[in-house]
Amino acid sequence: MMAHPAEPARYTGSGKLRPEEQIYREMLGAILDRRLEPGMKLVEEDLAKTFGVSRARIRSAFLQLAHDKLINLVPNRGAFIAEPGINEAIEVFSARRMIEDGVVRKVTTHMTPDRATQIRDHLAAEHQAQHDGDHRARIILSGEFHLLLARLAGNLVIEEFLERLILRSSLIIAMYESPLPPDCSHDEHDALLAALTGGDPDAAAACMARHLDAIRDRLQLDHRKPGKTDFARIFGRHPDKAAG
Amino acid sequence: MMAHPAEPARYTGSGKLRPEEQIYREMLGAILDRRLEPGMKLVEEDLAKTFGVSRARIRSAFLQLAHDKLINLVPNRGAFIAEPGINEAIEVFSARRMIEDGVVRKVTTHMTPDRATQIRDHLAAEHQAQHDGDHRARIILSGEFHLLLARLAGNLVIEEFLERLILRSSLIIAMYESPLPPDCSHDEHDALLAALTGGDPDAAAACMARHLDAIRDRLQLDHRKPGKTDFARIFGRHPDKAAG
DNA sequence: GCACACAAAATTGTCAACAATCTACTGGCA
DNA sequence: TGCCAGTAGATTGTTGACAATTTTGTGTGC
Repeated sequence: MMAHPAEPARYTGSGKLRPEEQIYREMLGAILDRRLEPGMKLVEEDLAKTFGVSRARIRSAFLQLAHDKLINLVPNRGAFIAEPGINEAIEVFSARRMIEDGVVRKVTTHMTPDRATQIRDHLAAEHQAQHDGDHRARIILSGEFHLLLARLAGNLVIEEFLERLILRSSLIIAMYESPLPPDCSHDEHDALLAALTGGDPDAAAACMARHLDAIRDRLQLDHRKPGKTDFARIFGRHPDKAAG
Repeated sequence: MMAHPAEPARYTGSGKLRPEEQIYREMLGAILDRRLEPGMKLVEEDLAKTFGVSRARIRSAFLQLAHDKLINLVPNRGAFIAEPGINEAIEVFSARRMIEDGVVRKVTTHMTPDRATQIRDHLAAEHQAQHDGDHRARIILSGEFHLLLARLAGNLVIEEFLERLILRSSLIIAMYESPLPPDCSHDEHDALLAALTGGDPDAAAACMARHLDAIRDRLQLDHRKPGKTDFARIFGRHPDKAAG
């Protein structure tokens, strides 16, 4: 009769627990890798056959992805990979600035040797990926750096929100990144570590603000990468304002 | 062949568009009014019969509520009204401090006469509710005040997140509010208006921080209101550490 | 009397068929 | 030819029945 909330059993392991979680992750990876391109339609039955599951499972995964704003669910029309516009991109990074400002302040004022080590270990992994030329790992680790800080801030609410925001950022970056990314993110992360352990919250917050602005400014928000199905851009025409 | 994202058709009107949205709102209201008490189990079929819809609809509403952290979805066990603990309460208000700090700064620096009027109009409604002794309207309007500020900050990402956070806050307040709430929230909102139009972002941010801390401190986090089904508290015993 | 195993009931999870909707195509008409 | 209505196909939305699981109830042995 008493409610036992218990934990929602969210095994994040790569194992085969919860098929729909597995599907969610596969699709997530495909979207962030641009194997599924922005605007592309996702047909339920095709995916169901591909993954060997029922349509209901696909639908459930859609709900999660839509919740993360990685796909658009249009009633009676279906699911489409999200196409965040310039405005949305700016708002996402603006939101991150607001939130991560508070995060770095908290982390800075509550820094401990153990936490500093955690950050340093993570940076080492980032450098390794950079050295190996592993582009995908670099992007993932780069996002997880920010997530680590949120975790260190000790606020689960913020952590969960930032996790979603980072996914959205990843899609935006995938859409708008410049062809030859200098991607000095790891350098900026180094600078952040210095600021975080420096003990000055204002300085750390400023450093994070600069970092996020830098990521945003490295984007080419007026030149989104054309996808294979993006005929409008491929042929240099816009379907709306088309003219001989 | 091209995707038309379109809008997700979120009619917020009280009409009968989208039955599951209607059900979501009904349950939401019941939870925040404590007609559905924290810890209470929600049986799908009972609700389905009550609302005259299929179980699937109820299930869909559950998903939204779980997403807002207003209910817990436990696999194979069912749905339970959330029981945010002390820790969670603190984290929610801490998160709001971080976010609304940025919000009020942005609103302050971009204040216009029109926006000030919008805020003033809202405060008038709050005072009216206070005068009428309409407790429910006061709580709702009090939350919407913060949401208005988020909207004025012009960031949809933040706005949506804060909306959910305010719902969570409402549940927490319903659980832990002191029996005789002085609830001078509207006075504090008056002070906020002054700070927001004062042009000093730091002052406005400090004012908001004080306000949120005050809300939190008015809670009796060590004395949650017992529900009808909360036997542990009713009988002054804890099921875990039970002893003759 | 208590603990355990077993059975019955209640509840949630899943799926596959059917209905509703949208898209693409065909053919007729001006 | 170009436009529009009507139709066939493809896709999404919904439901009800069935399977799996948990909870409750019962009885037996110690």
